[in-house]
Amino acid sequence: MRIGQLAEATGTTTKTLRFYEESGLLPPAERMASGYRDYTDDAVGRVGFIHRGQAAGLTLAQIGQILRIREHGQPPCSHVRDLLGERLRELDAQIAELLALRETISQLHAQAAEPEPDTCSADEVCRYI
Amino acid sequence: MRIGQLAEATGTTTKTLRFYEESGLLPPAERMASGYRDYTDDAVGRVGFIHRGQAAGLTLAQIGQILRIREHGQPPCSHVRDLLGERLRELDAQIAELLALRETISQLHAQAAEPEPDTCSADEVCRYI
DNA sequence: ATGAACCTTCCAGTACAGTGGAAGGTCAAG
DNA sequence: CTTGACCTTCCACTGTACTGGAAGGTTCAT
Repeated sequence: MRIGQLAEATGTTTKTLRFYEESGLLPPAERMASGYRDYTDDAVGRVGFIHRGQAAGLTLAQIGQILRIREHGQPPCSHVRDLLGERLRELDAQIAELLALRETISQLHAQAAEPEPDTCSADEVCRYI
Repeated sequence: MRIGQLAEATGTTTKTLRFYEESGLLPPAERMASGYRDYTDDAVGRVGFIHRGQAAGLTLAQIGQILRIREHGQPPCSHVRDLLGERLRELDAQIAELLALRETISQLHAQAAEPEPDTCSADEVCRYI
């Protein structure tokens, strides 16, 4: 399977696949006589795993960690568990932060909804911020 | 006031202040005979405004827009109102996305909390993702 | 034999908000 | 007079996940 076919099968681009190889997420592909990359079918699963990892909010670096553990023959389960737990805590913090920010901005926005003030003092940039 | 003093007064670094100047967020400072930047007191307020804008989740580019409108003598109020409204919509979308992601990851994590499976099929990377 | 579609490598750039460091100039204290 | 703290410019780099393009090689159909 050539790189364009793998790209189509996984819904990505050839650029991205080469980038994944360079980043160590995909093992260097075998080459045909022509020099073209020659992928086996399980590359599809591997790319699918990368996409599912991304959908779970993991970074490519974290996905690469899991993949490398797997390559060393160990089941990465407990590592995955840890990563997911960590990601969950990050998400909670991030959501809390955004909710607080939403509150702040919502108030600023409500104030700014008042009619244009005829006095906007020159020594401040904008009274709403 | 030299750049180091302004940096201290505003809780930032000289590097960042020069970067703001280069980005058009701060007007080019007057220079002393030595070539050192010489800031007036209102620079403190201006940097404060930049920081408040950032705290409101605006990008430096957006803050720069407001600042430039202000410089043209117009009150930026209605523009600020629009920006805040836009930011509010973005935030709502972002929060909704993160909550959905949290749901997904929470489920994956719960599955991964089960004891290490003794069969982890070799043709998949990790059953949890 | 020629054109299209595919592949190769390499270099560079995107957005964002800075940060790091080198090489050199200025100023006040000791 | 020298030391140290401060300032100047300029260039390059950080992290993230790609994306764009140039210059050239391969394969297949016409």
